[in-house]
Amino acid sequence: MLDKFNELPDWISRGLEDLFPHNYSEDSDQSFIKRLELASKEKKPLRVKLGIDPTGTDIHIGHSILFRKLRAFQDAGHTAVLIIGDFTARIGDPTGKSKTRIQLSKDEVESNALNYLEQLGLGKDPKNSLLDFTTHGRLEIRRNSDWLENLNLSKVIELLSNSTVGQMLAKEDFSNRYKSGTPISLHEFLYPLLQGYDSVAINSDLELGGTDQKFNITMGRDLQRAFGQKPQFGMLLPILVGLDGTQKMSKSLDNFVGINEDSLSMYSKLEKVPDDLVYSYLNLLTNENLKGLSSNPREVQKLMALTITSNFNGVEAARKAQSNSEKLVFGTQDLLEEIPEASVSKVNFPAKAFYLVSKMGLCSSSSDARRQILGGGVRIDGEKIIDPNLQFETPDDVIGKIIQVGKKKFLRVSS
RNA sequence: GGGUCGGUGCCCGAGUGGUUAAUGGGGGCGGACUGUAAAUCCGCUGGCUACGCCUACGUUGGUUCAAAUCCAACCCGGCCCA
Repeated sequence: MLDKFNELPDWISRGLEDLFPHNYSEDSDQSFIKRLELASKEKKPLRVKLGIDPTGTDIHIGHSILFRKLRAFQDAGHTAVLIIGDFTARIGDPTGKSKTRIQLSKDEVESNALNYLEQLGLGKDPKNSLLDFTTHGRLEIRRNSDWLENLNLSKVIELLSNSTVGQMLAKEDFSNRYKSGTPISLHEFLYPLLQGYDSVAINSDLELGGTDQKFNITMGRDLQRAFGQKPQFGMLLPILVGLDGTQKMSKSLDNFVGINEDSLSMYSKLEKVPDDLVYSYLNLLTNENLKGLSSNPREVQKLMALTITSNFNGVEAARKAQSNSEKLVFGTQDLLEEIPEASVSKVNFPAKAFYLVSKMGLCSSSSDARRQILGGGVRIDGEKIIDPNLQFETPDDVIGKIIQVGKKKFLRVSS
């Protein structure tokens, strides 16, 4: 991608957006390649920090860019230090936020954290998971409440003295909010300092983060220096653009692909990302060779969707998803190899069509179902239905049939 | 703490006593088209097994036959002052 990372091995430089400091000197504090050499000479693996704030419950493929890189370091013999920001999650990272984040309770944070770890591969074979949880010495999981919970005020003041209001306001997110008059709570200023202090607490050699993390990672360097440690390197990876093609992928914008989505839903989302995203998805989320790709954009798009889907769900499931997706689009869903089934047990009969469709979970409300039917978006066994009040007297009238809303949502009714 | 302006449906934003789930835009969803898409065109966009019934314009009360629109208190935010 960028020539300036040429001297780095491909597993490091692929998809890399920035690495700092990045000099060509012989100094292992300035040149990452020298630092790597030193590590292997001393047989002392690097401590590679990646922090996650357990705020949501689902990891999406945008996050996976960072984990893939972290995994690459694990596979090269280094130690991944995964920091669960169970304390900082309760403050909320102001990065990229246009408003103050809602603070979470301790219990919410804890259950989110567990959920994250499972999605990352806790208890799974490393071959099929994002991170290697099993190989000895390759993973350390730390919770930052361990050292942040009991920070006393004098320590906090010491931390605060490392930064200035000017620095904080220079940070893009804060300055935007400040200029536009959106409130900034004082505690949000603490976030970058606490994240930086994490680096001190775990003695980090390298921190991974999205490009929006430059400020926070730099803060870690400053603090490590202040506490007499070797400052860490910072490695920035791009923020994945979401399915809408413009904004960053995020759950709240609903433009994401979750890593534990079923293969069909993952594939069908990916196969229709805007054309100009396809290359970056391939670059950041797969190991495909980017040279010699087909000149047909649709073919490349399918390759991308197939490859990513198989990364998370296995090759076979991905193939099946691809063929199913094609059948769906051409309206031949009755040829599908697998159709999700859903029980009518929650439905009370006699049932009108709109009620049935809503109760089966295909629409968000019965009013919505009514609208979808009126709008011509609902089919039963391939037949378009037009009357929302069409009545089914008994479960037997619908069991075994395929109900479809739009092109993507469908299921077979079971008892 | 004082002054002042403001809080409307997913978001932005009209409306300022009286058919009305509340103009318009964005987004989203559905339909047509297509390389699945994108662009374009059309429809929909509070809830409820519904030709009716609920709940909605920061919160709570009040004035009215009638309020998102008037009044009061409270909560939250911007700006200015301290």
